[in-house]
Amino acid sequence: MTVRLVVVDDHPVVRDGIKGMLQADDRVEVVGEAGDGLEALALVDRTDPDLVLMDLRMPVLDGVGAIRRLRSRGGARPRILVLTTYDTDRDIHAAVDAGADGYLLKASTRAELVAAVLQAVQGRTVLSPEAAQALVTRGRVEQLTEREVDVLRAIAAGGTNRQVGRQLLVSEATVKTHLVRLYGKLGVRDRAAAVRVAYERGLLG
Amino acid sequence: MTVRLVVVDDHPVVRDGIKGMLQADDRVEVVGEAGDGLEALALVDRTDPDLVLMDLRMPVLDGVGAIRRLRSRGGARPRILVLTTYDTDRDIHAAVDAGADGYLLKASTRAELVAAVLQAVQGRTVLSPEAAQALVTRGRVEQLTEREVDVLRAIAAGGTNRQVGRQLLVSEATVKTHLVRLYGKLGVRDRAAAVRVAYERGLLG
DNA sequence: CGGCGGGTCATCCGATCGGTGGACCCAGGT
DNA sequence: ACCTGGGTCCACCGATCGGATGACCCGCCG
Repeated sequence: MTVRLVVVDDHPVVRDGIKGMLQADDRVEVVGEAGDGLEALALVDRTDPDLVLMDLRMPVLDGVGAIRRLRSRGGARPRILVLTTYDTDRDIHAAVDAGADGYLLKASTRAELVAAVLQAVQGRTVLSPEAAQALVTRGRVEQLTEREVDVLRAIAAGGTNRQVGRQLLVSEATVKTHLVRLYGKLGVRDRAAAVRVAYERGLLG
Repeated sequence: MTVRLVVVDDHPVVRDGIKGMLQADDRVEVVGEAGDGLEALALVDRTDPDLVLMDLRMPVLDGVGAIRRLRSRGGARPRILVLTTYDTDRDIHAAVDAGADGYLLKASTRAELVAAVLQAVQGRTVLSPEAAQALVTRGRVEQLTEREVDVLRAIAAGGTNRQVGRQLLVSEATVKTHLVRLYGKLGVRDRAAAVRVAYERGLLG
């Protein structure tokens, strides 16, 4: 059940960095790399990967163009995650319009990268603008606060908001506040996904 | 962050079996074993483990007695999980009364065993009567069907029932049916807890 | 001192969930 | 031939969730 993916970026250094981060996790396997959009298309044909990590600015055929070409095909389509340097990059929107399943900042940590890949493969759009924003504004912004982890843990144990509130000695309203905040940080929209992301990132178990 | 534990059972074969299952996981380390309650007490003194896996029927000093003696001490107390053959064993209740943190069936799978150990160390009481019941009623009753796993995975990815239905090409009603069933099997009442249990047992990630 | 982040609480509302009770079909085992 | 288990589907309902918004308090930092 390893995720087979290809890395597309015109900078070998970046490709190596990404590969290094991913290869350390045995749930992910890098099965190829390409230096521009056209190479990417051929590579996808050849390797039939589960997912493509694609840079936007590339010679010959840029990311958006490559994504469009990949999407316009029939047959099995790999998931596509865009690699960007800044989330202010407005090409991102064009990429998402073209059919990307989400985007990643090159400054992502290994754990974030792996989590994003795993999520994308399961059909989730990863790294919402807010989450990416949080990653950029970094410091430890994407880190959950102690209280948020408390809430998350209690939710994972199957408590309703009300029960969690009683357990943590706060009101249900407070629990909900913590939840919406941690949803934003984790890039999810519901408790089940939050629990999953928490496990993927090692925040719990 | 490995869990240091000792195995207490009067049958060397059982001890070996347990050890074998646990040693395969690098989050767990078996730091000692004992053949009866008194040996166990000395062993705990010597090794200061995080957790004790304790059989009940043993010569010299039985499990309940040993648990009682362990609990009546000051200082750092290891977690204690009782090992039983049947969950109908009524000594279980005495053991829990004496201070055990949960109990395990010797028929547990490796994944269940590891999950239980990890949970217990985190302060959770593991294997509720219902869960154990499910394990005993076995056959493969506690096993999720392929379809249920599909649903669970999609739910973990953050999908609503409707979205999951679309993804799996079935109706929302079907998704709900699978959910209620897998809730029953996992001993939970909502999707968030289901995702957690799935991770704890290694069904997902 | 003023701002900011973390924690707390509240209200409103539509969307979704979980529970219940059936129902049908098909494959495999008895 | 019968039955069981897995998969699929339906309807109805109260409970709960998630989203949006606004507010107060406290401690830390510049």
